[in-house]
Formats: sequence, C-alpha cells, structure tokens
Amino acid sequence: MNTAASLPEDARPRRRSERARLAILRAANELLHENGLDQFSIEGVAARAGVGKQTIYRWWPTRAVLVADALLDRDDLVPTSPPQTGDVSADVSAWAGDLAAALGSARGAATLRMLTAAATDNPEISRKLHEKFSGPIQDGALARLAGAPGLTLDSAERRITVDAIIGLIVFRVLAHQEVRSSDAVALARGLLTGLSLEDPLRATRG
Amino acid sequence: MNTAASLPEDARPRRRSERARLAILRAANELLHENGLDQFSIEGVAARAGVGKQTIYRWWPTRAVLVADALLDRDDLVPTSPPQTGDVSADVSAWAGDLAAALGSARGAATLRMLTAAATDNPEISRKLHEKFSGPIQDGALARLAGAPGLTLDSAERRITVDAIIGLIVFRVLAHQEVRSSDAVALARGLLTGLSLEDPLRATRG
Amino acid sequence: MNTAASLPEDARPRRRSERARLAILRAANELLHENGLDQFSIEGVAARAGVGKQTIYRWWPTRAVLVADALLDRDDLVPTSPPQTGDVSADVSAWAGDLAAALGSARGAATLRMLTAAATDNPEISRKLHEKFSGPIQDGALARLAGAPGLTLDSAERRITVDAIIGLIVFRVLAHQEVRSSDAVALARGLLTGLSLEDPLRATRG
Amino acid sequence: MNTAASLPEDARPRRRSERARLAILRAANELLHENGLDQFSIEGVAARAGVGKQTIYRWWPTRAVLVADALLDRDDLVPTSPPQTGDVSADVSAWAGDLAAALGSARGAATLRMLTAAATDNPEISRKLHEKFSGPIQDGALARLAGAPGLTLDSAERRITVDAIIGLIVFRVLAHQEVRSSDAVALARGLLTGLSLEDPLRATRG
DNA sequence: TCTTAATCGAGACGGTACGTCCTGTCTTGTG
DNA sequence: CACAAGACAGGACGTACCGTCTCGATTAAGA
Repeated sequence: MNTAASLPEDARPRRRSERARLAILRAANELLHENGLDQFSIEGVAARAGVGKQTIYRWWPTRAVLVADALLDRDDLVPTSPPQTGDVSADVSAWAGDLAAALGSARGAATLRMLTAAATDNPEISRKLHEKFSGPIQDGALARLAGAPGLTLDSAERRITVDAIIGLIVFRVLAHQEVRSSDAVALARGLLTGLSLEDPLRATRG
Repeated sequence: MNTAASLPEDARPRRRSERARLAILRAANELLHENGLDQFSIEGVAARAGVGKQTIYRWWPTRAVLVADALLDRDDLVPTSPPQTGDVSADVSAWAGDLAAALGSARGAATLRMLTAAATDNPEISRKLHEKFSGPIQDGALARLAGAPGLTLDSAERRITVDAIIGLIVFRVLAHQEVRSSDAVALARGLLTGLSLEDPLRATRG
Repeated sequence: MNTAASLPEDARPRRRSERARLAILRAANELLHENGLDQFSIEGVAARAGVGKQTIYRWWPTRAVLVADALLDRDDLVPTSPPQTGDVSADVSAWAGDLAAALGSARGAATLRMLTAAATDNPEISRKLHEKFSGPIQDGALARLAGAPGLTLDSAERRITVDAIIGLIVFRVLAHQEVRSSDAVALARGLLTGLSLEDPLRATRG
Repeated sequence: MNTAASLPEDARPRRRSERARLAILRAANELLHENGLDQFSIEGVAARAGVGKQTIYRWWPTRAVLVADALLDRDDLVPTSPPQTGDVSADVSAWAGDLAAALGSARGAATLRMLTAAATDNPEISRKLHEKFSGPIQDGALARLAGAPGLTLDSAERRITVDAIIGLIVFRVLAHQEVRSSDAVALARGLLTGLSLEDPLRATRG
C-alpha cells in the first residue's frame, strides 16, 4: 500500500490522525471485499475501524469517494507500464496479458466492478479514478507505442489501439465473463503486426 | 417499448395487473433518467406509479432487478445486427459506428452506466443483462463474421474481434470519455482488413 | 358453544355458509387465546379458517366486532344467575364466588381483558358486550335482590351492590391481581348482612 | 405535568434530549385524546413531535409503553389520598366521590380506558400502571383505613373495601356507563358504617 | 511548561428508505 | 351468488444508515 502518502494533494491537513486514516482505509477495503458495494456503509467502516463517524465525514465528503480512495489505496493493483525490449508488439502483448491477469483475478475483477459502480453517478469520482487508475495504464501503453520506431500510428490511432485492449478486458470483467490473458495477447498482437487477426495468428501457429 | 409482451417467458403469473406493471416500468425509467441510480428508490417508483410498494416487491425481488428490467424494457436501445451487404468489413464497421453512436448518446451512455452498476454486486442481473442486451449485440456481429466468405477467423478470434469493438465503446462510456463513432469504425476496419491500423487508415485518407 | 344460533338477530342472511362462519369463530377464538389481541389479524383468521378474507369482511364490519363475537360465542363463560334458595345473602355470595372463579381463571381473565380492550375505542362493541355479557350477569343478580323479601334496597342501591361485587372482580382481573373467590364472597356477605365487613366476618369466624 | 423529573429512576441515560422527550410525550397525549388508541401510531407521534422515529424507539420499547408513559405523565390525574378529619367514613366517602368525579369525567374515563387497553396484552405495562396509578390510589385509601381507631378490619378486608369502591367506578367507566359520585359515596358509607346499604342510606335521607 | 484549540471516540438527533405485514377493496374463477 | 384465492392501493411497522450535532477526553502545536 502507498497509504503513507496517498493524500499529499495539498499538504496533508494539520493534526490529522494517521492512525485513524489508516484504520478507516483498511476497514473500508476489508468490508468492500467481504460484503460488496451494496452492503458498504459509513457506519460499518466506523465501527470496524474503531473510529467516530465524524472522523470519516471530516475527511471524505462522500461514500463514493471513500470507496474510490480505499480501493485505489493499493499500488499492487495493476502493471502500469509495458516492458521496454526492442519489440513493440511483444512488449505491448506482454502488458496486455499482465493486465488481463490482474483484472481477471477475483480480487482485481471485484475492485474494477466496484470502482466502476462508484463512478457511475459521479463524474468527480470518475475523474479521480482516471487520474489514479485508468490514466496511468493508458499512458504507459501509449508511451510505449509513441516511442516505437517504425510504427506510424498517429495519436488517435494509438489511443484506439490501447483502449481496444483495455476495453476488451474491462468489458469481459464487467460482463462477468472469463478473461483469458491469451485473448488480450492475441488482440494486441493482431493490432500491432500490421495484419488482421486471421493471418498473424495463423502464422504464429502454423 | 416492447412492454406489452416483454415477460412472456413462462406464462405471466396469475392475474397480474398489466396496468400496474406498465406504470412501474415507466416510472422507474423516468426516475432513473431524471435523478440517477443513487437517488433511485422503490418508494419513489411506487409513488410516481401510483402503486403500493408491495406490488413492486411482489414481482421484483430486488432494487437492482427492477433497474435492469426498467432500463431493458426498450427495444430501441441498440442496433442489434450489422447489415448484410457483401462487404464484411464495411458491414461490421457500419455496425460499430452505429453502436458507438447509440451508446455514446447521453441517454445511451446513462443507460449503460446504470445497467453496469446494477449488475456489479449481482451475477443474476449480469446474466439477465447479457441475455437481453450484450448477448444479442455480440451474437449479431458474430453471426455476420461467421458467415463471411474469405474470412478465416476461428470462433475465439471472432469473439475477440467483436468484444474489442464493444469493449472500446463500453470502456470509453464508463470512463466518461468521448465516444467517437469514427474511432469504432477505424477499429473495426483495422481488425478486419488484414492490416494493422496504420496502413488502411493511411490508405483511406490518402 | 351456542354457535348455531348466535346471529339470529334478524334472520340469518340468505345463503351464508355455516361452515365458514363456524370455522371463522373457532379460528378467531384459538388465535386470540394463543397470541393475544395485539397479534390478532383478519388475515390470520382467514388463513387458519381456510376462508377468503372477503368472507370475513362480508359478515363482520370490524376487527373489534369479530373479536367480541368470537369471545362471546361461548355460553360456558360465566354463571349468569344466582341460585334461588331462601337466603338472599347466601345466594348472592355463592354467585359472587362463582363469578370470581370464572373470571379469575386464566381463560376467563384473558377473555375479560380482551373484551375490555376491544370495547375501548368502540361504544358499539361496548353495547354488544353489555347486551351479551355484563348485562345478563347484572340482571341475574339484580333480579335475585329485587325479589328478596325483607331487603329494603331501592333500585339504585341494588345496582350499586351488584356493581361493587362485579367491579371488585373486574378491577382485580384487569390489574393482573389475584382474584380470590373468598374476597368476592366476603364482599357480598358484608354488603347484604346489614353489617359492615368488620362484624359479620368476625362473627363468621368467631 | 411532572415531566421534568418523571424518569429519574436510575440516572437518566447519557445525553438524552429533554426537548425531544417532552415533545414526544406531549404529542402522544394529544394524539391519544384526539383520535383514540386505535388510530394512535408511532409515526404520527414522531411527525407531530418533529422527531425521528428512531428517537422514540430508542427510549420506548413498545407502543404500549409509550401510551402508558404519556398518559401517566400527568400528576393531576386523580386525587391520591383521602382527607384526614376524624371521621373515617366521611373521609373515605369524600375520597370515593372525588375519585368517581375524576375517573367519570370525559378525560379521566378516556385515560382509564386507554390505559386498561394498553395493559391488556402486557403485564409489564400493567405493573407500571399499578406502580404509578392504581397503586397510589389504593395505598392512600388503605392507609386511611389502617390508621382509623375503632375500625377492626384486617388487612384483607381493608383491601376488599377499597377495591370494591375503585372497582365500582372502574367497572362503570369501562362499561361506558354513567359514573355518579353519589353512588361511590353511598358504597363507601355502606361499607364503613357497620351497616348494610339499606339502613344507613335510609337513615341519611330520613 | 502550560494553554488552548482542533481532532478524536462516541453516539443522540431529525430524517429517508428499507422490506414486511396487514387493512379493506377489488377481481377472477368454482361450486 | 357466496365462496377460496389472492392482487391491489395504501399505510404503519420496526430497522438501518444518512449526514449533522453535541459531548468530554486526548493531543500536539504555539505562548
């Protein structure tokens, strides 16, 4: 966890109790993964964390914000960036596979679903989620593509490529369908080898 | 709406009031789009529909199920199938563009976000959502691909192709990012022309 | 039970089902004595009696009326009249003792309490209760007193005497206090021997 | 009202809002006397008192307990004790007359009926009612009798005497019959002059 | 070192909605 | 036509949380 520094936005407020803050985030995380988003309540967090409700309301404006903060308070969540070997296609494919594995795991899928739901009615949460979650993921992959020699995709095309890969994974997770890393890898490879899916895969196998 | 016959699954229960059923679905739809999912309450629906709460609880086990039923009770929701000209790539691209337009519209996006959130804690809802929403969309596109002469994608590859296109759109909607039809079209074309994105688009423009 | 003739007020309505009527009164009685007045519901009676709710509402205007009818539908409830030996004091004392025993029993006390509560908000029930329950009790004792040679109580005084005896018993029952027959007997004797309580009892013992 | 100090039994619970407590008791009283016990609802009290329902449920376990507390929260309810002139018979007769007047009044009768009904299913309420209502009434009269020189009634006989007087009044109130003070006075005098009703009353008039 | 003001735990408060139970009315076959 | 069955509009139940509001009791500056 990157708990110690997760609110450095504008100099952590004076005299805030670190003990309380950690207990709240930990309790929130546990309760979200134990009971799901529907059952999640501020009172439940306060009770589990051994904290007064006011202490939560003092620092988090909204249930949804607390949910987002609690779920995002983990830096082990996703592989942010592709590796940097010479082979763009291989690097991005590897990244796609890792991302699928991370978000396809039980915990990763649950987290993604709850984050998505928390952001539904709330563009503010959505912004924060993008800033700390989807943004870094996109940026890592985009940077890898941007720096690739011999790849002539323009900016819009690079975004489409990356979002298609992420989208495949996200869609399957949200649809409660199985997420196979190999599918994400196949998609990445197909999008980057300059050929449609049908041929490169053929080639790979044959 | 296909309200009149939307639940003929196994002989509508005994002497259920059609009047009440329609009023409930209509009220739920209105309230969802007026106030969003957070503010949505069974009591609100009952009041707006002029119906007792028990009448809702009698037929819908859960808030989430009602949300799903209400939102899905519209057959104008999405373009289910691609056209059937001779050109697969063109047909699927057209379908992708239409889908992006439908889900990218304010109402479509709101519906998609609320459906997703409603399904978060609830695989049962997810199943229903797939059955009536994502399933038909996938199937339409898959069928078009399956019947295409000269296309050598196997079943898994066809699914990847379709889900990447849907995923791109869904991801952007849920991330509160702009959904351009042209992006979906570009992705479809790139996946189906046997070339990477970089070339065909080049060619199209140049 | 005097069930067969308990509604002869104005020629039992045409085509009324005797089976249903009896089942309802029996079920109501059972439920009242099993669960008490608070838990008593029309639906409960309908279910236990194997009867539609409408059948109850068709013949009983109100929950309270049904309660009264059900509880009063027993002629074993109380000893209506004193015996008629030559000795007024002895006869009335015997009656008082019997009444105390009847209303002091668990079942009698429960019945009395529930009847009283049912009549609280409802003078109509109160009237019916008097007509079928307290009235006959009072009348029997009043008649015995009225016909007694050598007793010079006027009508108002006879009512006071009788109501004091009934009142002692009723008060103790409603106060959840023990009701001893001997107390009722002592009161009756005291009121009728022309002496205060202190002497005749003294005399009796000494 | 003795509202300010009516619950000092064992140190009023922590930081209970006196404002809310008073508003609740006042609202309950008003609603009981306006609409009767049948119509009485916790929600109605909460609304009238400007209070959340939970605040009522936090301090009163049951509708019946609230009814009892509200109705008993008045020390003007009844004349607790007989006067103390030298003449027992006169003192107790005066007390009996006052009691009949108090309980025979519209408000007194309504209160008595509602208290009785509230205690029907609930020995706990009955106990509280006795402790704060019937108990003090009995005790006052019993004490007057106990201290009377020349009166040789034993303890049981004193209770019978007192309960007969109270019982006469209570019975008539609950039976929705007229309660004349003169009747209570006559009974008291008859029971205490060492003579039956027939003579002393004769003597009084003649 | 002492003061003092913000933060803490606790939890009562006015509210809203929950999901259940029951009311009294109604509608639909059955006998 | 009364009946068993049970859906209906409505309303109260008792519970769970919401977000706000006191209360002392820490507790970490700054005087």
